[in-house]
Amino acid sequence: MARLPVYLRALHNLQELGVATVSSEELAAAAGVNSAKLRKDLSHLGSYGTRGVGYQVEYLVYQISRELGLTQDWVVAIIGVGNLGRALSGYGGFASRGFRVAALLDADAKVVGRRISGLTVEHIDKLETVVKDREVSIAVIATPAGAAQAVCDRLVEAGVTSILNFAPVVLSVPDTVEVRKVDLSIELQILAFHEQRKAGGPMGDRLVGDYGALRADESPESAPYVEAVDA
Amino acid sequence: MARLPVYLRALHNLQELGVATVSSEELAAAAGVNSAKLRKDLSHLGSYGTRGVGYQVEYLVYQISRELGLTQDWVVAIIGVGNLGRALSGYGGFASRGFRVAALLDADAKVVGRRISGLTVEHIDKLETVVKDREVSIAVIATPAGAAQAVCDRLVEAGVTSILNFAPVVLSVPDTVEVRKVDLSIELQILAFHEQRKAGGPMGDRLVGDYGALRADESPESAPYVEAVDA
DNA sequence: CTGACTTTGTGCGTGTGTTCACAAAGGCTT
DNA sequence: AAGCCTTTGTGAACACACGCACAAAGTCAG
Repeated sequence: MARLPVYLRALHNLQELGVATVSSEELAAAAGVNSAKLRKDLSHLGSYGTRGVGYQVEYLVYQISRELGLTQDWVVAIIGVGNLGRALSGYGGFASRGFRVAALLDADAKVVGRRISGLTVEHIDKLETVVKDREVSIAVIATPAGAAQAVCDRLVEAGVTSILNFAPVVLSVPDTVEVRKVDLSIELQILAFHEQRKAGGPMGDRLVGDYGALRADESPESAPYVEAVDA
Repeated sequence: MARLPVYLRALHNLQELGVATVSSEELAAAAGVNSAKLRKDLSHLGSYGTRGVGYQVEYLVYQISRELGLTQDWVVAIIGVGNLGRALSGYGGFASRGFRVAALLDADAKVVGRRISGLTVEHIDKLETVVKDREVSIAVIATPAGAAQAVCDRLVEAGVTSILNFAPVVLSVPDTVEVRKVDLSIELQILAFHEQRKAGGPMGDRLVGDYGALRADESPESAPYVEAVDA
């Protein structure tokens, strides 16, 4: 379940506030979900609350952490040290949750050798060696779109089975490999969609800008598609 | 529909390759979805293909762009100029799709006044002025978690109705406001979950680490929850 | 002009996720 | 010890998204 991490975060917050016990209603509110859904998720996971009281915060934190595999450390490699890669390498939310960034790789000779967030950037040629020697299990792809699939293939070949992809391409992988995708411009486009809806749908009239002529083969000058994750 | 941007990207790629016509089968493969789903999405959107031939790429690009509101420009403000905010401000994928970053705001006096990606960082105090004067419609929150809700409230108050939130908190907003959330550590946690599954479930035995003692009120030392989007 | 072939658009069965609502279960007060 | 009150866990209705499979529609060759 993709909601477990959200519950966990809410529980951690409660823990900091010194709360020992929480009802499904309260926790659901903090996590922004329906309370019945939360209870079902939690029961589905095997944890038990106490009727009439609620859930013990410590206990739940432990259970969810274990379910998510956060009781062990995961070794992460970041491929592509552009703006995004650098931001990720310095992101505090990783280390604090059991994710250890063990390598930064890049193809650009100008950044190889630089130290970033306590790590030295290594050349992409060493990908296979690094993955195997340091037992990398999760890789983060933060390369330009053009390089992503090739990098992905090498990662898979080297034995990586979980990939977090920031490049704006659909990666193809064997189905033994799990890929999650984060696409910043897609998020904005979805927002733009809703924003436009509020302003009265796609210009109200479906025929605005009558596109009939185009179907008869007069191509409009379309802005070329610029592919770039980061500089 | 959240898949439209993906289709659009695939179509742009085809356009660059000089492809004029595409079948639902091909486009679906490029977008990584089922062809029936793609056809249903497209029909639901009102666009028409030609039976026996497929879809005209130019036409579809135009239709989807219009549906998503990409035929107009959207003004974006980025709040919080840490590592992540800087990476976002330099992200090429925004400008190329009609998103214009018009302001960078931060509370830290040390970064206010610096020029980043062609923009001067302004103080968060000017939030209301900036939003109104430059007609910001979409805001990106890249602040530390602690500041996010306060910033969000001010944005909503100033009239912003679409927010992209990178801070690891559940923002509460009136339901006239659309919020999308991108949480990097949650993505990794989901990967870790699947990774662990492959390795044989949560340590196989549900009783490993027997937590019974804890229910009798002996708190284990739990790692404090560190909140930090970026440095 | 006719017929064979290709591809769209969609009706329908299926499965999954969400929510309501309530009985069972435990604590707390008197 | 008994009953009231709170809260969990879950059965059942609902909604929705998915994908198959096919008829309708259009192209193209002869």
